[in-house]
Amino acid sequence: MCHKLKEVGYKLTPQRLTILKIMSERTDHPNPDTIYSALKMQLPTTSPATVYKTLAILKKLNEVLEIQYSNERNRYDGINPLPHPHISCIKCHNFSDLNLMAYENLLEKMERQTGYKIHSMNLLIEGVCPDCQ
Amino acid sequence: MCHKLKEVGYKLTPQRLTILKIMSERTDHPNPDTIYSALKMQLPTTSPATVYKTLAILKKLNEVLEIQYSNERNRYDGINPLPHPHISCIKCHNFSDLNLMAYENLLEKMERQTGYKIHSMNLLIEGVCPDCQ
DNA sequence: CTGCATGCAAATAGTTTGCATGACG
DNA sequence: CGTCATGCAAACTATTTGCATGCAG
Repeated sequence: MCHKLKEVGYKLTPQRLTILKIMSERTDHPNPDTIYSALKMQLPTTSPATVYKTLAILKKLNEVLEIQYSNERNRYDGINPLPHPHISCIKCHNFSDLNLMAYENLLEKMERQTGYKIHSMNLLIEGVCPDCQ
Repeated sequence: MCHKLKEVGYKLTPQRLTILKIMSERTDHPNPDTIYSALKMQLPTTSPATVYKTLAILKKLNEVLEIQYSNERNRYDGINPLPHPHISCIKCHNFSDLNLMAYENLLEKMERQTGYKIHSMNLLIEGVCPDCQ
Protein backbone atom coordinates (compact mmCIF):
# COMPACT_ATOMS: atom_id res chain seq x y z
CA MET A 1 0.00 0.00 0.00
CA CYS A 2 2.76 2.43 1.01
CA HIS A 3 4.62 1.66 -2.16
CA LYS A 4 1.55 2.22 -4.27
CA LEU A 5 0.78 5.57 -2.65
CA LYS A 6 4.35 6.80 -3.07
CA GLU A 7 4.43 5.58 -6.64
CA VAL A 8 1.42 7.64 -7.60
CA GLY A 9 2.80 10.68 -5.82
CA TYR A 10 0.94 10.81 -2.52
CA LYS A 11 2.87 11.85 0.56
CA LEU A 12 3.36 9.35 3.36
CA THR A 13 2.12 11.24 6.38
CA PRO A 14 1.76 9.73 9.86
CA GLN A 15 -2.02 9.89 9.46
CA ARG A 16 -1.96 7.94 6.24
CA LEU A 17 0.53 5.41 7.54
CA THR A 18 -1.64 4.78 10.58
CA ILE A 19 -4.77 4.34 8.48
CA LEU A 20 -2.92 1.97 6.18
CA LYS A 21 -1.83 -0.04 9.17
CA ILE A 22 -5.37 -0.21 10.51
CA MET A 23 -6.81 -1.19 7.16
CA SER A 24 -4.23 -3.89 6.56
CA GLU A 25 -4.75 -5.49 9.96
CA ARG A 26 -8.45 -5.38 10.70
CA THR A 27 -10.55 -8.22 9.44
CA ASP A 28 -13.88 -6.82 10.63
CA HIS A 29 -14.67 -4.54 7.71
CA PRO A 30 -14.73 -1.29 9.71
CA ASN A 31 -16.80 1.74 8.77
CA PRO A 32 -15.37 5.28 8.60
CA ASP A 33 -16.26 6.00 12.20
CA THR A 34 -14.60 2.86 13.52
CA ILE A 35 -11.50 3.68 11.52
CA TYR A 36 -11.57 7.23 12.87
CA SER A 37 -11.77 5.97 16.47
CA ALA A 38 -8.84 3.64 15.94
CA LEU A 39 -6.86 6.41 14.31
CA LYS A 40 -7.62 8.88 17.10
CA MET A 41 -6.15 6.48 19.64
CA GLN A 42 -2.76 7.05 18.10
CA LEU A 43 -3.17 10.56 16.76
CA PRO A 44 -5.60 12.34 19.09
CA THR A 45 -5.88 15.55 17.06
CA THR A 46 -6.93 13.89 13.86
CA SER A 47 -10.23 14.56 12.11
CA PRO A 48 -12.89 12.51 10.30
CA ALA A 49 -12.15 14.45 7.13
CA THR A 50 -8.72 12.86 6.98
CA VAL A 51 -10.25 9.41 7.18
CA TYR A 52 -12.69 10.14 4.39
CA LYS A 53 -10.01 11.68 2.20
CA THR A 54 -7.65 8.77 2.71
CA LEU A 55 -10.34 6.17 2.10
CA ALA A 56 -11.23 7.94 -1.13
CA ILE A 57 -7.64 7.67 -2.29
CA LEU A 58 -7.29 4.03 -1.31
CA LYS A 59 -10.54 3.24 -3.02
CA LYS A 60 -9.44 4.96 -6.22
CA LEU A 61 -6.17 3.03 -6.17
CA ASN A 62 -8.08 -0.22 -5.54
CA GLU A 63 -6.20 -0.77 -2.31
CA VAL A 64 -9.42 -0.97 -0.38
CA LEU A 65 -12.85 -2.37 -1.19
CA GLU A 66 -15.93 -0.33 -0.35
CA ILE A 67 -18.92 -2.39 0.70
CA GLN A 68 -22.54 -1.28 0.76
CA TYR A 69 -24.20 -2.54 3.90
CA SER A 70 -27.95 -2.31 4.11
CA ASN A 71 -28.84 1.21 5.15
CA GLU A 72 -25.88 1.44 7.47
CA ARG A 73 -22.70 3.26 6.61
CA ASN A 74 -20.23 1.81 4.17
CA ARG A 75 -17.68 -0.68 5.35
CA TYR A 76 -14.18 -1.06 4.02
CA ASP A 77 -12.04 -4.11 3.39
CA GLY A 78 -8.31 -3.38 3.18
CA ILE A 79 -7.24 -6.98 3.19
CA ASN A 80 -8.92 -8.25 0.09
CA PRO A 81 -9.62 -5.26 -2.16
CA LEU A 82 -11.08 -7.33 -4.97
CA PRO A 83 -14.90 -7.49 -5.01
CA HIS A 84 -16.08 -10.57 -3.18
CA PRO A 85 -19.30 -11.69 -1.51
CA HIS A 86 -20.09 -10.93 2.12
CA ILE A 87 -22.48 -12.34 4.65
CA SER A 88 -23.85 -10.50 7.63
CA CYS A 89 -25.88 -11.50 10.67
CA ILE A 90 -28.83 -9.22 11.36
CA LYS A 91 -28.73 -10.08 15.07
CA CYS A 92 -25.10 -9.93 16.17
CA HIS A 93 -24.02 -7.76 13.21
CA ASN A 94 -21.13 -10.04 12.48
CA PHE A 95 -19.88 -9.24 9.03
CA SER A 96 -17.60 -11.59 7.17
CA ASP A 97 -16.28 -12.71 3.87
CA LEU A 98 -18.04 -15.51 2.10
CA ASN A 99 -16.19 -18.06 0.12
CA LEU A 100 -18.38 -18.75 -2.85
CA MET A 101 -16.70 -21.17 -5.21
CA ALA A 102 -19.01 -20.50 -8.12
CA TYR A 103 -18.35 -16.78 -7.99
CA GLU A 104 -15.79 -16.36 -10.73
CA ASN A 105 -17.63 -18.60 -13.14
CA LEU A 106 -20.74 -16.60 -12.42
CA LEU A 107 -19.06 -13.44 -13.69
CA GLU A 108 -18.20 -14.84 -17.09
CA LYS A 109 -21.61 -16.45 -17.32
CA MET A 110 -23.24 -13.12 -16.59
CA GLU A 111 -21.22 -11.31 -19.22
CA ARG A 112 -22.33 -13.79 -21.82
CA GLN A 113 -25.94 -13.68 -20.69
CA THR A 114 -26.30 -9.90 -20.47
CA GLY A 115 -23.89 -8.52 -23.02
CA TYR A 116 -22.59 -6.17 -20.33
CA LYS A 117 -18.89 -5.52 -19.75
CA ILE A 118 -19.00 -6.16 -16.02
CA HIS A 119 -16.94 -3.97 -13.70
CA SER A 120 -18.19 -5.23 -10.37
CA MET A 121 -20.49 -7.82 -8.87
CA ASN A 122 -21.58 -7.11 -5.35
CA LEU A 123 -23.26 -9.82 -3.38
CA LEU A 124 -24.39 -9.24 0.17
CA ILE A 125 -26.29 -11.89 2.04
CA GLU A 126 -28.13 -11.08 5.24
CA GLY A 127 -29.55 -13.57 7.67
CA VAL A 128 -29.18 -15.11 11.08
CA CYS A 129 -25.90 -16.84 11.82
CA PRO A 130 -25.75 -20.31 13.40
CA ASP A 131 -24.84 -18.92 16.83
CA CYS A 132 -27.82 -16.54 16.91
CA GLN A 133 -30.42 -19.04 15.78
CA MET B 1 -51.32 -3.21 -2.34
CA CYS B 2 -54.44 -1.24 -1.40
CA HIS B 3 -55.99 -4.35 0.04
CA LYS B 4 -52.89 -5.11 2.07
CA LEU B 5 -52.69 -1.58 3.48
CA LYS B 6 -56.37 -1.58 4.46
CA GLU B 7 -56.06 -5.03 5.96
CA VAL B 8 -53.29 -3.96 8.31
CA GLY B 9 -55.21 -0.84 9.30
CA TYR B 10 -53.60 1.94 7.28
CA LYS B 11 -55.86 4.63 5.84
CA LEU B 12 -56.15 4.99 2.09
CA THR B 13 -55.38 8.63 1.52
CA PRO B 14 -55.02 10.25 -1.91
CA GLN B 15 -51.27 10.57 -1.29
CA ARG B 16 -50.86 6.89 -0.56
CA LEU B 17 -53.07 5.84 -3.44
CA THR B 18 -51.02 7.96 -5.83
CA ILE B 19 -47.74 6.57 -4.55
CA LEU B 20 -49.10 3.04 -4.85
CA LYS B 21 -50.09 3.77 -8.43
CA ILE B 22 -46.65 5.13 -9.24
CA MET B 23 -44.88 2.21 -7.61
CA SER B 24 -47.02 -0.37 -9.36
CA GLU B 25 -46.52 1.15 -12.80
CA ARG B 26 -42.92 2.27 -13.00
CA THR B 27 -40.35 -0.26 -14.12
CA ASP B 28 -37.34 2.02 -13.69
CA HIS B 29 -36.70 1.48 -9.97
CA PRO B 30 -37.21 5.11 -8.93
CA ASN B 31 -35.50 6.71 -5.93
CA PRO B 32 -37.37 8.75 -3.30
CA ASP B 33 -36.82 11.99 -5.15
CA THR B 34 -38.14 10.65 -8.44
CA ILE B 35 -41.18 9.30 -6.66
CA TYR B 36 -41.68 12.65 -4.95
CA SER B 37 -41.53 14.49 -8.29
CA ALA B 38 -44.07 12.15 -9.83
CA LEU B 39 -46.31 12.52 -6.80
CA LYS B 40 -46.06 16.31 -6.82
CA MET B 41 -47.34 16.40 -10.40
CA GLN B 42 -50.68 15.15 -9.15
CA LEU B 43 -50.68 16.56 -5.62
CA PRO B 44 -48.65 19.79 -5.73
CA THR B 45 -48.71 20.46 -1.98
CA THR B 46 -47.23 17.14 -0.98
CA SER B 47 -43.95 16.74 0.87
CA PRO B 48 -40.93 14.42 0.74
CA ALA B 49 -41.73 13.27 4.27
CA THR B 50 -44.90 11.64 2.99
CA VAL B 51 -42.94 9.72 0.39
CA TYR B 52 -40.44 8.47 2.96
CA LYS B 53 -43.16 7.52 5.41
CA THR B 54 -45.13 5.65 2.78
CA LEU B 55 -42.07 3.85 1.44
CA ALA B 56 -41.23 2.76 4.98
CA ILE B 57 -44.68 1.23 5.34
CA LEU B 58 -44.59 -0.50 1.97
CA LYS B 59 -41.16 -1.85 2.73
CA LYS B 60 -42.28 -3.19 6.08
CA LEU B 61 -45.25 -4.89 4.44
CA ASN B 62 -42.96 -6.31 1.73
CA GLU B 63 -44.95 -4.57 -0.96
CA VAL B 64 -41.86 -2.82 -2.21
CA LEU B 65 -38.23 -3.87 -2.50
CA GLU B 66 -35.52 -1.49 -1.38
CA ILE B 67 -32.36 -1.66 -3.43
CA GLN B 68 -28.92 -0.41 -2.45
CA TYR B 69 -27.30 1.28 -5.40
CA SER B 70 -23.62 2.08 -5.15
CA ASN B 71 -23.29 5.33 -3.23
CA GLU B 72 -26.39 6.79 -4.79
CA ARG B 73 -29.72 6.94 -3.03
CA ASN B 74 -31.82 3.85 -2.58
CA ARG B 75 -34.08 2.72 -5.36
CA TYR B 76 -37.43 1.01 -4.97
CA ASP B 77 -39.10 -1.77 -6.91
CA GLY B 78 -42.85 -1.93 -6.46
CA ILE B 79 -43.44 -4.47 -9.19
CA ASN B 80 -41.41 -7.37 -7.92
CA PRO B 81 -41.01 -6.95 -4.16
CA LEU B 82 -39.10 -10.19 -3.71
CA PRO B 83 -35.30 -9.82 -3.58
CA HIS B 84 -33.82 -10.34 -7.02
CA PRO B 85 -30.61 -9.42 -8.79
CA HIS B 86 -30.16 -6.14 -10.62
CA ILE B 87 -27.76 -4.88 -13.24
CA SER B 88 -26.85 -1.28 -13.81
CA CYS B 89 -24.90 0.57 -16.49
CA ILE B 90 -22.32 2.98 -15.10
CA LYS B 91 -22.54 5.14 -18.23
CA CYS B 92 -26.23 5.57 -19.04
CA HIS B 93 -27.40 4.67 -15.52
CA ASN B 94 -29.92 2.24 -16.86
CA PHE B 95 -31.04 0.05 -14.02
CA SER B 96 -32.86 -3.16 -14.64
CA ASP B 97 -33.81 -6.54 -13.34
CA LEU B 98 -31.58 -9.45 -14.10
CA ASN B 99 -32.95 -12.87 -14.76
CA LEU B 100 -30.53 -15.20 -13.14
CA MET B 101 -31.75 -18.75 -13.45
CA ALA B 102 -29.43 -20.18 -10.84
CA TYR B 103 -30.55 -17.68 -8.24
CA GLU B 104 -32.98 -19.74 -6.20
CA ASN B 105 -30.69 -22.75 -6.15
CA LEU B 106 -27.93 -20.46 -5.00
CA LEU B 107 -29.93 -19.47 -1.95
CA GLU B 108 -30.43 -23.03 -0.74
CA LYS B 109 -26.83 -23.83 -1.54
CA MET B 110 -25.70 -20.86 0.53
CA GLU B 111 -27.82 -21.86 3.50
CA ARG B 112 -26.25 -25.29 3.48
CA GLN B 113 -22.75 -23.90 3.05
CA THR B 114 -22.92 -21.19 5.70
CA GLY B 115 -25.37 -22.49 8.28
CA TYR B 116 -27.09 -19.12 8.14
CA LYS B 117 -30.86 -18.73 7.99
CA ILE B 118 -30.87 -16.39 5.02
CA HIS B 119 -33.30 -13.47 4.95
CA SER B 120 -32.08 -11.70 1.86
CA MET B 121 -29.53 -12.01 -0.89
CA ASN B 122 -28.73 -8.83 -2.69
CA LEU B 123 -26.83 -9.01 -5.91
CA LEU B 124 -26.00 -5.87 -7.83
CA ILE B 125 -23.89 -5.99 -10.93
CA GLU B 126 -22.38 -2.86 -12.40
CA GLY B 127 -20.82 -2.52 -15.79
CA VAL B 128 -21.23 -1.06 -19.25
CA CYS B 129 -24.30 -2.10 -21.20
CA PRO B 130 -24.09 -3.25 -24.84
CA ASP B 131 -25.39 0.09 -26.16
CA CYS B 132 -22.75 2.10 -24.28
CA GLN B 133 -19.80 -0.04 -25.25
C1' DC C 1 11.26 25.85 0.25
C1' DT C 2 7.20 24.51 -2.31
C1' DG C 3 3.11 22.21 -2.50
C1' DC C 4 0.33 18.94 -0.83
C1' DA C 5 -2.01 17.24 3.58
C1' DT C 6 -4.19 18.25 7.79
C1' DG C 7 -7.80 19.72 10.86
C1' DC C 8 -11.14 22.61 11.97
C1' DA C 9 -15.55 24.61 10.81
C1' DA C 10 -19.02 25.46 7.78
C1' DA C 11 -21.72 23.66 4.06
C1' DT C 12 -24.26 20.15 1.89
C1' DA C 13 -27.45 16.35 1.12
C1' DG C 14 -30.60 12.94 2.40
C1' DT C 15 -33.63 11.48 5.65
C1' DT C 16 -36.23 11.64 10.06
C1' DT C 17 -38.93 13.77 13.57
C1' DG C 18 -42.29 16.96 16.08
C1' DC C 19 -46.27 19.09 15.91
C1' DA C 20 -50.44 21.64 14.54
C1' DT C 21 -53.94 21.15 11.10
C1' DG C 22 -56.89 18.41 8.30
C1' DA C 23 -59.21 14.35 6.45
C1' DC C 24 -60.37 9.12 6.42
C1' DG C 25 -63.38 5.73 8.15
C1' DC D 1 -66.04 12.40 15.80
C1' DG D 2 -61.76 10.20 17.15
C1' DT D 3 -57.66 8.98 15.30
C1' DC D 4 -54.34 8.71 12.13
C1' DA D 5 -51.96 11.11 8.07
C1' DT D 6 -50.18 15.18 6.14
C1' DG D 7 -47.01 18.94 5.37
C1' DC D 8 -44.16 22.13 6.98
C1' DA D 9 -40.00 23.19 9.44
C1' DA D 10 -36.49 22.00 12.29
C1' DA D 11 -33.35 18.44 13.66
C1' DC D 12 -30.20 15.04 12.62
C1' DT D 13 -26.51 12.29 10.47
C1' DA D 14 -23.02 11.32 7.36
C1' DT D 15 -20.05 13.19 4.26
C1' DT D 16 -17.76 16.95 1.58
C1' DT D 17 -15.60 21.30 0.98
C1' DG D 18 -12.86 25.71 1.93
C1' DC D 19 -9.21 27.52 3.89
C1' DA D 20 -5.35 28.77 6.98
C1' DT D 21 -1.57 26.38 9.05
C1' DG D 22 1.93 22.81 9.10
C1' DC D 23 4.85 19.25 7.48
C1' DA D 24 6.85 15.82 3.86
C1' DG D 25 9.87 15.50 0.21
